[in-house]
Amino acid sequence: MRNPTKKDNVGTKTTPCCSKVGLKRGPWTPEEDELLSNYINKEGEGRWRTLPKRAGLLRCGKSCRLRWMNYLRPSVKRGQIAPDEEDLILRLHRLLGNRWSLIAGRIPGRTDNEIKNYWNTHLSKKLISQGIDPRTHKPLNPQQLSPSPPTLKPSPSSSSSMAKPNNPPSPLPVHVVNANKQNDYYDGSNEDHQGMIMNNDHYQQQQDHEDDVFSSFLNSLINEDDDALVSNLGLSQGWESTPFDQPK
DNA sequence: AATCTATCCAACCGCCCGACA
DNA sequence: TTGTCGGGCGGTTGGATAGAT
Repeated sequence: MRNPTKKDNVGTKTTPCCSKVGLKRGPWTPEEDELLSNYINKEGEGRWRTLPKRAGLLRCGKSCRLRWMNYLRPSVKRGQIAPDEEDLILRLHRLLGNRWSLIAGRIPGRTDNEIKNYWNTHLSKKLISQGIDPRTHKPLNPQQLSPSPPTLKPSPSSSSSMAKPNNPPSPLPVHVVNANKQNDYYDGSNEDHQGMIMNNDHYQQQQDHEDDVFSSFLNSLINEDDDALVSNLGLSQGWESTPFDQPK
């Protein structure tokens, strides 16, 4: 879990949305789904906190947003995770750690919640059974040589250190590294980056540049071993735009 | 058939962050 | 500078279901 911060000690602010008084919880009914879908199709997404009232729902805004994002949104893909998708999740997780929304942003039609669940119920166990630490993607037993499991198939990018489970991840753009401070994927092994101090004047330029670099990097990661993956995942169109490029 | 156990995943929770007044 | 709001994130929970005994 996240380390406590000073702000955490101030106390939890309770917003109207979070108030549980008189609000329904638990599984959504088809009627509620229809109300929410109809409203969003008509009025669009946003202003989640006041949306339930406007849509005639006795739900909190967060619940509505979650239901829409993870289930009702037309672009959400249902059904089993394909082997190609699984392979992509593994590779992205090796790079990004538990940044589920970033990973989901790279897998069209899949939500962060779905990927997170799939990871926790399938992939982490799979890696453990292969003797790989699901958090670090390194062998659980350092003495043990990684038997190059099928899901971590060495790709042409094996030329990069990233594809070698025994090696630390390749340096990532600084802001990505910093973003990972919140979880412990980079558990102190990136002290060089964490200790980096950047001149403010240069920071924005550098960050813009790094967004491009990182985006290209992820794209190359995904495109590296077979075009089929790209086409199977339907990534050929609009694939160049990244979670960083798109307004949230 | 009944009970127990394991697994899955939708939903919730608490928190953080950026924008804005 | 400070407080509030809206949106989003990752971690966790708990009900439903499947499989085992």
